[in-house]
Amino acid sequence: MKELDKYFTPETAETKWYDTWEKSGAFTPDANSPKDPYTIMIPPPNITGKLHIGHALVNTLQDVVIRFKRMQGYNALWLPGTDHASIATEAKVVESLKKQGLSKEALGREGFLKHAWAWKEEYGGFIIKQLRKLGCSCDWSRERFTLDEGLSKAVRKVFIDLYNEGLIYKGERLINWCPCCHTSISDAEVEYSEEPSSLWHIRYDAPDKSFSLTVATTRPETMLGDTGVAVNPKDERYKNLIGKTVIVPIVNREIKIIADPFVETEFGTGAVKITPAHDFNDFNAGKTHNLEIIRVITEDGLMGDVVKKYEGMDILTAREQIVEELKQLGNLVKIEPYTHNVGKCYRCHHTVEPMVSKQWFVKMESLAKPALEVVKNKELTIYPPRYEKIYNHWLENIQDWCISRQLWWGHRIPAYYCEKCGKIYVGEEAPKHACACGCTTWVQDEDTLDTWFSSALWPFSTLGWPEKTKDFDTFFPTSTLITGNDILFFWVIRMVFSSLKQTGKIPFNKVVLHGLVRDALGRKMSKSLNNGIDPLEAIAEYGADALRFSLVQGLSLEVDLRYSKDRLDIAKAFINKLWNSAKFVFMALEDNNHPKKPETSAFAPEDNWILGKLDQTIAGVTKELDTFEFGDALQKLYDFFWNDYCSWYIEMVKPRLYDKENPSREAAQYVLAHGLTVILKLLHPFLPFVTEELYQNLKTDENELLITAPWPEMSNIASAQDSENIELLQYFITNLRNVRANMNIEPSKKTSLIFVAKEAGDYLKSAEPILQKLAFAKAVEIRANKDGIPDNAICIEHLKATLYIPFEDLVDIEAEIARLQTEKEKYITLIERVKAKLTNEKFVEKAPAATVAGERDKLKNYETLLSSIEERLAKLA
RNA sequence: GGGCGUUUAGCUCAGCUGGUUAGAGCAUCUCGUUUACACCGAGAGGGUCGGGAGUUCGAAUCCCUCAACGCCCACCA
Repeated sequence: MKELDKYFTPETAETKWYDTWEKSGAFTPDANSPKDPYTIMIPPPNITGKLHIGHALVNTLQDVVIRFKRMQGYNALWLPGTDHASIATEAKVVESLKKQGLSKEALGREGFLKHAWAWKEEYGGFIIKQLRKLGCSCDWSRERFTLDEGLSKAVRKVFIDLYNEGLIYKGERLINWCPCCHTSISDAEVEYSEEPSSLWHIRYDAPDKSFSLTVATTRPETMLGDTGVAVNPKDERYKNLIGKTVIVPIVNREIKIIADPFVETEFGTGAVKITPAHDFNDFNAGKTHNLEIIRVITEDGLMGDVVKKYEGMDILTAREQIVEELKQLGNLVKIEPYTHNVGKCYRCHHTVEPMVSKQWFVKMESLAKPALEVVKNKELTIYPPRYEKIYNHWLENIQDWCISRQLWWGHRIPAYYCEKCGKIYVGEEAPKHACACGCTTWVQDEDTLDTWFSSALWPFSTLGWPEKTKDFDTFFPTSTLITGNDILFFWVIRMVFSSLKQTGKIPFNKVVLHGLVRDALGRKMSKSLNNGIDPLEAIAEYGADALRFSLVQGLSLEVDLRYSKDRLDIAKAFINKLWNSAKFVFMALEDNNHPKKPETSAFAPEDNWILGKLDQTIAGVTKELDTFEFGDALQKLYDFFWNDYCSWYIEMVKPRLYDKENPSREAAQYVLAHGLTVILKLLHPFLPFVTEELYQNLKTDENELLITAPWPEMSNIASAQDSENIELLQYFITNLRNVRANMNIEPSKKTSLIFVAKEAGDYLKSAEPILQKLAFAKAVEIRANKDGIPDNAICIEHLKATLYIPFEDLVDIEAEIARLQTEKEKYITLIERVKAKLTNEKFVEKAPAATVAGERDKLKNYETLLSSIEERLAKLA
């Protein structure tokens, strides 16, 4: 067995093992394998992205699960890939063109797309390379990109089928327009933020000035497009005005006063100006009341040509000038400060303009129902479960989905228009036939589809659907989707209804949603705050294992993760501890590389004890991982490894190891090696590199890799008697150390230990070598009673035994009295508490009998210990 | 406006269906170069479990209410 270096060096292990794993085929499952499949589809990162800490988290979690399942013997597939990210990529490409003095318009569609593909080739693989550094065991042979031919074909098929079924339609509706990205976006892509603004009160006069009416608005500039004023039909103030007309100042348009119940009488003046072209409520009201739609804002987010002098002006300037003009006209009644919610584009954060526009939509109602059903009937499970409510609420209130984008980078809509009459044809390619009007020229729709339209098909389009493929048969539906809770609406829900519609099946059995990674103060990590942690720097400095550990330790899916660099230090310390414990084990095995499992009778109590703890750990970690309690799984491993295995077991077993003649030495070697093997296996999903590196020194089969080694099974060797004895031993050792530390007794001062014990005596005597090592013992003596023990011995009480430590002249009597006094008070308090319960008749009457009996036992035990302490005190005094 | 979540030691979090002397890691302090590890070991201090009220023999745990923080949805112009 080779001797390990002083420290683990991540860099060399990382490249070595990643290459070995990949070459071994461990990442690449065979679709023909008889093993049960376990499939995870990566949430495809954008090609524009660089790996950030959030990616590091979500991909670590996926890797933990896929490695766990692979070791459990599943035919594990983690399919990787990237998303073309239409808006983000197009913006990046436009930006890079600008630097070269080029523009989208000048290049034209084809020229632009050439540049975009070139950009993708150059930068699109960044994240994928970075995932390898993290240790992600993805099947790179199945890597996909949302604009691949196969996936694009799936997109076209879905579009065409939904269109033919009437579930996709084109219509003029009010949509969210981002003037910066220069495209429509869906409702889900708008984020609202509160901003201080004003509420302007503007007076609209009757044509003959016989009356007037004041409206309140947050958007005075849209008045140029007003085609009505609405009041609540029940509003007494305005009842007699309904049906009459007023004049819009500046444009001098005569508009009708209409009654609509959506108007809140309490808000503002109770009268609302109606701009159907630029407001969702107004659009609806305009429809009901047949109002004209006048667009006043252009696609560039500037004022249109309704009023010449404002044409081309940006909105805020126009707002100021229009307010000024109203003031001069005498129509401005007042300005109130007001906070209102402004919609922003989730990509570029530019203010979104509601705008009437002709776009393609997916009809949601019939698609939403089955998606609600599968969660309700538990076919699809969401972790943590509280997200079910959010999922349901969103689907129950869903609006039609605007899917067309005025972009070039993406899946072009497979719709064609007759050049002459505009008739729509939807199909794989332009029709060969003439239009009914006789024209033979068909022009394809200029727009592309929402990126999320293609990602919605990701779980099946990546497996070759709509073709009938072996991969699809084997790996679909997928097992678990792990992603951030921020894309529940964008992506998760859309995959569910798309999959149900297209394949008739759920896309995955389980969805695991995690929170956001925040900084130590709970703030979002952002460029402007410069509080981000670059995962690649973390890997360079601490290693991929440490980064992974730091992300999973203490992780709870319920809340956002507060992340700071100390997590990396803790991770590093843990890995170092693991490394060193292995170093110790290898040394201990030097002359016996692969100790055989001994007869059960050869195991010492501490062996059985640690094997029992090991079983609990195997069961616990497996259970936690199966329910995606990643933080708890790692915590259980941490505690077992550091406390039970290192601090207790290794220390207890040292005397046996150092004594080459000891008949139970081989048993100790076996348990040590077996324990470490199991620890490495359980830790492997979290810390793949260091565990693989160490496992290579322990494995018995030369060709075996930890990545594909079987998940550990319980040994069921534990015995209750041994566990009790070890716990008793630990009790005395801990208390003894405590006493000595408080009395400042040097470690070199060894003492005799005298136990007055009945049944436990045999065991305590047999533990003499351990007590010498861990309890500063010269010798251990067992007596049947306390006769002859010096009065000034220190005494540690336990119900099963009492430990006396004759310190001779070392003992500080005062200190010992003080200690016993504290002990005495502790037991007095405990006794009072228990007595209070037991003298409460209602407690005795109503509490379960076992609880009452338990309290009675406690009382008896406390009293025994107390009287013994009192006796000692009396002697010392 | 509606909904959800969080609030336990200085910090990060465990404490599941009510009965434990309320736990862990980090940080702090004391002691220690014991042949795996000072990225270590041993030990200590530190919490009336956000406030209030309630149910119960018994509440960190259940109900109500309030507060702070965070998130989501709605959009009253």
